[in-house]
Amino acid sequence: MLEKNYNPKDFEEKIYEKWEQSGAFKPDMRSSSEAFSIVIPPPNVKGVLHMGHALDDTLQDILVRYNRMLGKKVLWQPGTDHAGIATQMVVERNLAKEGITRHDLGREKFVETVWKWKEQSGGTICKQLRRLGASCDWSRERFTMDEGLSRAVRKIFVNLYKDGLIYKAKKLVNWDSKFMTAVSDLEVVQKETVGKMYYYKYPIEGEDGQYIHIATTRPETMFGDTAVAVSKENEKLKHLIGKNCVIPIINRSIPIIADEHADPEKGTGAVKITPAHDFNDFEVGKRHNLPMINVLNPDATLNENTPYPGMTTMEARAKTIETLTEMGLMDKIEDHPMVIPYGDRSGVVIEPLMTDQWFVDAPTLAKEAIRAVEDGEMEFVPKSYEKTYFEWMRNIQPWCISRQLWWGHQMPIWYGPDGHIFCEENAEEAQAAADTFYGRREELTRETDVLDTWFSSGLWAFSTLGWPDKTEFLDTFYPTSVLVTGFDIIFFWVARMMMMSMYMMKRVPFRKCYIHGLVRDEQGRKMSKSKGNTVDPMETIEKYGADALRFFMAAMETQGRDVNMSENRIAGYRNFATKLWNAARFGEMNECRLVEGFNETAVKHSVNKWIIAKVKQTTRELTSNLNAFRFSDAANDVYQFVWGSFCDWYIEMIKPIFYGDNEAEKAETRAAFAWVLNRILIILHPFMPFITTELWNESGDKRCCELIKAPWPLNDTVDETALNDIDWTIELISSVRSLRAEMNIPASSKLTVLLKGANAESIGHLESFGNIIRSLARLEKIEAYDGDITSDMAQAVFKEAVILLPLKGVVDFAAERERLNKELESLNKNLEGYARKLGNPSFVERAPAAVVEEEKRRQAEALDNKAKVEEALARIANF
RNA sequence: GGGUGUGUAGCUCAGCGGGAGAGCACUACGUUGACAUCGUAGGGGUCACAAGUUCGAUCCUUGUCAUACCCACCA
Repeated sequence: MLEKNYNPKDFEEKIYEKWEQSGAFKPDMRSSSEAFSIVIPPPNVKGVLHMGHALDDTLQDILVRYNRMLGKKVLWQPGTDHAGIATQMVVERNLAKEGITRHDLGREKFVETVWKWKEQSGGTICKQLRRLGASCDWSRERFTMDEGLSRAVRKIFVNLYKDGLIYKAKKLVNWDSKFMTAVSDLEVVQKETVGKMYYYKYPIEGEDGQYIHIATTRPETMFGDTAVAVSKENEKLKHLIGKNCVIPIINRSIPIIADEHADPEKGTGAVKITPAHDFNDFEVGKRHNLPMINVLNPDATLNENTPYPGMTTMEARAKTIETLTEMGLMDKIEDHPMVIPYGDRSGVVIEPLMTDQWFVDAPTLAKEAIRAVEDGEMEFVPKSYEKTYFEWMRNIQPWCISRQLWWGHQMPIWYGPDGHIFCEENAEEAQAAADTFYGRREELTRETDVLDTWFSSGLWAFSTLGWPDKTEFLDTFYPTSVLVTGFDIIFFWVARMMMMSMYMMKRVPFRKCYIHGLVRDEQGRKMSKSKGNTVDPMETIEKYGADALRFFMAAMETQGRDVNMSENRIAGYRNFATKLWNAARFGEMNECRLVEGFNETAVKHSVNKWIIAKVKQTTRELTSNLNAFRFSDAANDVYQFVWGSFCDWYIEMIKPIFYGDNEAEKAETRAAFAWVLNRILIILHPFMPFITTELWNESGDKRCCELIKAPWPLNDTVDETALNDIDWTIELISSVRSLRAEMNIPASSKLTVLLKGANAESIGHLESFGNIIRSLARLEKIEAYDGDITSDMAQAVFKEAVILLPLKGVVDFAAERERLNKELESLNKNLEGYARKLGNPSFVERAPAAVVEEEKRRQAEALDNKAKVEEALARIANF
């Protein structure tokens, strides 16, 4: 027996445990059916589930469960990411509470601490995914730093290196002075700020009283200047080209050079060149072979090359300005809106810094990654994201992959005493290579840098399946079927996976890439901890159940649009689950049980025929929507059917059968009800796996895991006639109800209704469905009528006929008149439209015949109705 | 500066070259034995604006305005 109330907390967790224990999420490797696979975008191992995951993983779970029911061999590969900087940051912060830095511990101890900490608290998010209902094969859970994946990282690194696609270079890189590491371009966020523009002047060498005026936002970098550039086109300043000027304070002489980088329109037209601290200046420096002088320490304080070693940039800036002012060299200081780069994790200003770093030759790898999308080997859904992808891939820069961190994959690079590089998969092989190279045993030292987190994530699609080993899973499930992820990591992850996979596997990592938006708050603002507008999915699940949250995500997911959180709406979907729960209870109370051998195509009663046709129609639409990743349409298909058709109409319509005494009809209806409910459980299961399973178990002592692989109904044929019959009845009932309400007739009073002018078909319907109509429209009697329309009858036009409602006693003629006039008004408005259209010769000539016919039919119908309404008005004119 | 979205009911949003939709909110009424986490009925929109294409535009094109995001750069 089902509980009186739907209470998801009673069963959701229990059901999940059973699923997992039974191995229901594991693919059946013996089966010969088609494979379907998804790799989960690995959440940070330290992370907790947020609404973004809830959306992403719900969509994946829907696809996974749906495909499992289609009979495919399905793998949803789970796992977590070591998230280099983010994790190291958290652990360092914890250590800081005890007053310890990572340097106190040393590298080895620190990494050990992170591992320990990962073991302790790393499982949270996976538990939460289970709570959401994610049907991952947890027996295959992977971690980007586990042994197998680390081996994959080393192997592909060595391959890339030996192919010349990974190289070391001294370049200007984005330097994060908090973590003291290089970061990639993508990890830098630009923020608008109002800063200052400082105008001052450098004396021209050998020409007393002559100056060159420059403007800069960063005066403290002047100690690293190695030139001042002026445009050749600059009429006012070009005479200075070739002369030297002197950097004040340090009195170093630098050349004034000609370079197009100096825009005569900007600043003073002369620009100081600091190649070691500015990306543009770096390029200028290369063009002119200028020296590069680094003026910063790794922690972004000034170094020995400046007069202010140890000062922060801000302190040094103030000091520099003060000194320049004292020297009489300052021109002016202006407010200046500017964009400043910050580290997206650290939040500190990113300094361009000259350092030795390792790079992946992304421009080369991008070629195949671009081609694969151009050739349709991988498709974006929605397709428009292709553009974003191409745009970025075609302008891609070398990818800086080295990080001066401790938590991550240490690069498989060893240096000989002379600095020679040996890149091998492990120390032994490196040593062997060195032995051969030097002809004697030399001590090697390993590169201390680790790899960018996204390097190992880039391998995720094949490393998790066992690569570099040749495994059955790799054979079966690679390339994966679809990747589901947010647009925010197209560059970080999707692009890198494409490059790495095309390079190593020569095949795409996934055939499709479904991109969804962000989950925002109710007002459409981005959720963030600092704004305090985050909603914890676990709390939502606690309150409304996982099924309600999942259904919400599916129903709100329309392609190319963000999802706005709405607690109201989630409550609404909880109500939907309640509705279904109660419908199932109704079935239970009326002894509706699945009947073995029940042939749904052989039912006799129109209402049963109708609901069966309806559920088949719904299934067909739902299937096509799921195949096209139209999640909201798919969700609405089931929602509309369950609430709008099954509960609102079918259940109400079969009540007279259940409370009547036709046993044959009763038996058929019980079986049909059970069959349809069963069908609902199947098609709703991908969206609401918990309640469907709970009801499935109740409705026939099924085993818990059977529903997971219940065959998805395909190839249904829909009985259109059955649809039409009951649709007629529904319309009639609605019209009567409407008429009653408009005439202010109390619901409790049972009336007689007459149908005048009904054709044979309608009269047939009246006979067949009289019971249902009386029951649902609260009537004593409804019958065809041939007599006159008298003044005490309220009337409403219904198709070819008129519904007559004889009102005994006081008739509210004012209300009646008002209602009829309203109807007349609307008819006249429509008629005007039809007349205008049909009166237009080019419409009749050029519009498709079917459209014209339809227009004529509507016109005729409206005219007919108008006549009826006018008659009615005339009849009551004198009352 | 380059690019991509979005402007439809009070709110959040579907839809789409031929009769304006859903959920929530709102109003009225609550009759039956699944459900008040409910039922029935109802009100409410120049589909941002302008021009164009078309027999016909909420839908296609162009422009304008508003708004959101992405990329690049700003001495």
